[in-house]
Amino acid sequence: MPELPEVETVRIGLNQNTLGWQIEGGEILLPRAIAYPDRPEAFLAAVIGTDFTEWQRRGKYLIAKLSQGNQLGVHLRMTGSLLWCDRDAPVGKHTRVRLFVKEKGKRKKEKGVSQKELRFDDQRTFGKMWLVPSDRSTESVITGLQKLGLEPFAPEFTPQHLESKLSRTGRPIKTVLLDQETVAGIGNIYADESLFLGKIHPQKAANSLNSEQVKDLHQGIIRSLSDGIAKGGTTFSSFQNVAGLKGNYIDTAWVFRRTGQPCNICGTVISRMKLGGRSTHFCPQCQIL
DNA sequence: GGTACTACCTGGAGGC
DNA sequence: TGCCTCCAGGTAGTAC
Repeated sequence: MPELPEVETVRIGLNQNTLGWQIEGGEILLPRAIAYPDRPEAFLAAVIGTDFTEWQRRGKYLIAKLSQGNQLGVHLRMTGSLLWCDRDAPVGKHTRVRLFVKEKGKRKKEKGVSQKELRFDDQRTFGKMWLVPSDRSTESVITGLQKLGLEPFAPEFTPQHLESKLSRTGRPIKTVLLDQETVAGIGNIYADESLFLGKIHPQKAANSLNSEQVKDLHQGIIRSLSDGIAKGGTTFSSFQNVAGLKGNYIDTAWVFRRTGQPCNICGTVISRMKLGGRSTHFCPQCQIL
């Protein structure tokens, strides 16, 4: 379940590996993985001959700046991963898109030239890729970017900003945190972790939090996301970084997927409930309704 | 406009 | 062992 820390881990890996490599070909094994343009052939035609100049992140979206002004957008959704691998590595049954690359300025047949590949794997096929032409704005093609709230690590994301957002709705706070308009990049794992760190019950109405609770929640969001990035993200079933390695955050999770285990603070058994159609994990003693 | 619900999708777990 | 059902969850679309 790639959320902000997992996507950030992938972004760092991509910037370390792919810059200066030129796309010389590709293969689209699942056409619906390409959200734009409509025709996979048009997607490949637009990326071939360009090279990666920078990878950026916005919420859970990855955006590669390509030479010649185009951009490549990727959303991993639930089970997607971008792998930097040798071209002769066995293709898995969940491989959806392959981009063949070569070191810029080197011919394929030169001795010592590596044959690498950027591979998009996705078990549940929810992940998407977009090609943003140089004459289009990013938001007009990747429409999901239009509604994103502030980045949690942006200086503008203050407790006051969060309080302003929360005061507008009486929905449960957990549901509001999952809404990408509130703050970009939080998913089910870090929503639960942030609420635990903020000592707030997931069912509490968003507009019922006082300023002190909002401040605690703000700190909880920053801390849980920072810890997640420091540990290379969270791995349950499928997340892996560009090198194919798993993240370690889950080893230190406070509540997520710890139903029935004792709370690390008070020893009360961690509970689980459904909220907004999502599994929600919390400590009934530490988190106040 | 705000909110809740559903579809999309595949593989693992559990029940029979 | 094999079949069936349920569950997981981010986003977009739809209904109220």
